[in-house]
Parts: sequence; C-alpha cells; structure tokens
Amino acid sequence: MKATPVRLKVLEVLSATHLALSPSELEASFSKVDRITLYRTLKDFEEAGMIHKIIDTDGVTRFAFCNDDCPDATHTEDHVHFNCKKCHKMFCLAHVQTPSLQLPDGFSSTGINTVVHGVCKHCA
Amino acid sequence: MKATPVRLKVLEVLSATHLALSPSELEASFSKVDRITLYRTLKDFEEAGMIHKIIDTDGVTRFAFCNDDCPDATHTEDHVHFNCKKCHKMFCLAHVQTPSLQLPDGFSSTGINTVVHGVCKHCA
DNA sequence: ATAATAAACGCAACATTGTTGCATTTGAAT
DNA sequence: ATTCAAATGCAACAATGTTGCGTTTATTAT
Ligand SMILES: [Mn+2]
Ligand SMILES: [Mn+2]
Ligand SMILES: [Zn+2]
Ligand SMILES: [Zn+2]
Repeated sequence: MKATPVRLKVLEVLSATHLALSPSELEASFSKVDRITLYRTLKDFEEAGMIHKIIDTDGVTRFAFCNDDCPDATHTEDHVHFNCKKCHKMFCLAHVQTPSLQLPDGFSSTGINTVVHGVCKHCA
Repeated sequence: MKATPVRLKVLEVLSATHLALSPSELEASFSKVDRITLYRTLKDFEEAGMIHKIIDTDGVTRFAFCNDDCPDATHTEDHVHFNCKKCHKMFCLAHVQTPSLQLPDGFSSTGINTVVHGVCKHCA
C-alpha cells in the first residue's frame, strides 16, 4: 500500500478522534479530495484492518480508527458504540466491552454489534 | 388511518413472519405496488408503532411486525436481532432480551440496538 | 344510495450514497 | 532517470429514499 496524500490525510483525521465519521463528514473536513477516491481509501483501510465500519442508528455508515489492541477479525464487535440523539455523533466506547448473550438453539454467533442510543457526555 | 389494499397486503406479509424484511423484498413479494407508496406505508406503520425498523449488518433497512407485548416507545431495542451471514436473513429473536451494560460517566441511554452476526438455525 | 372530503395513491423529479470502467498520474523500487 | 504497478479522477451508473402535485379512493355524513 502506497503512502499517498489522500491516505495520509484520512489517517490523520481518523486517528485523532474517538468518533466514527461518515464518508461525507470526512469529505467535508478536507476539500480537494475526490469522493470516489475517498470511498476506495476507506475500503482499503478497512480490509487492511486499520479502521472499522459501523452503521449508526440512522443507517449512516461510519468509520473509526482501530487502536493497537484491536483484534483483526472482529474489530467492530469487540466494543460498544454510542450514538447521541442530540449531536448525532457516534462514539467508540473502546473500554465498554460487548456483552455476551444466550442465543436460541441452532444459532451461532461470530460477532455482536451493540449501538447504544441516548445523550452523550457533552449534550447532557 | 384508512384500510387500503396496499396497507392490508403489507400487514399480511409482515405479520406472517418473524423476519425483518427490506422495502425491496416487500416490493418483490407483491408486484403492482408502487415503490413510493410502500415507503410511505412503512413510515406510517412505524410511526403508529405497528412495525419497527432495524438496520442490518450490511446497512440494509428492514422492518418487522411488532407483537402485542411490544412496548410502544422502544420497540426496536427491547429484543435482540440476528443477521445470518449465509442466507442474509434477519430474525427477530423476540425472546432474547437486550442485555444491559454500564456506560461511562455522563452518557445516558434511551435504548440499545443489538444485532448478532452469525449462522442461523437453517443454514447451520 | 349519493355526495362530500380528507386521506392515500402514483407519477415525475430530485437527493444521497455507493460502485465500476477507463484513461491518466504518481510513488517507490531498480 | 527509468519503469510499472498502484492510485487517482472523471463519467456513468445503480440503489435507496424523499418531496410536490394532480388524481383516485375509503369513509363519513346526508
Ligand atoms: Mn469503534
Ligand atoms: Mn424485531
Ligand atoms: Zn451529543
Ligand atoms: Zn441463514
């Protein structure tokens, strides 16, 4: 993977926050970047396990940086995400682990996505 | 709310399954129904608390029937949903309650969305 | 049964999100 | 400096969802 300006910018923004950002938000944060290139960059980073995708309560796709202790395979599902109903931001709660649960007979789980909906620290 | 053919059809299909269906799946299941009317029907039903919306692992919006003991306000978040990675169906696990969890200071929850990803009973 | 009316419908038109093909540019290795 | 695969940017497209508006229909009152 080559170190290009677009990739460096995306990494810089995502690594500096605990928020999960949408492609449109990222596109707005730095002008001059082509929409299609951004989508491809995000897909490449995701496949490389550097960021993870998470869909918020409104169905908006968002991406967040994976910290070092993030297990490659299921990085999305190891921690809880929080979606604020006021500011609409999506927080990675890296220290809140996904709770386990009991499934009906015959169903087997490979990951759990937990999105909490409510009011965040800053909007309280 | 008037009893119209479109509404009756949608209710009939949704009330006969425990699956959460997408607008496209519903549209396919009965031809002759206008796409826009279907969207409006689903929105009306949702606002009336008759069905609930849930977004699957792939970001696809889906709707499922609310059973009688479904509390009006947070009907989406009271039970767990299961998304099969093989058949891509989304099951309402009406009898598996959403687990509670401990949020960081300052964050308050009004609902939790839990989507389990894995292999379903029929694809096992 | 008929008429009145508010609600629901269906169409066109549009916005947003995401993908693919292809010609051009560029990062990095030789 | 040369080379070449990888990355970019543009056009074109598909899927999903929304809004405005004129027409039709289900229900209510006559
Ligand atoms: Mn996260
Ligand atoms: Mn459900
Ligand atoms: Zn907030
Ligand atoms: Zn299945």
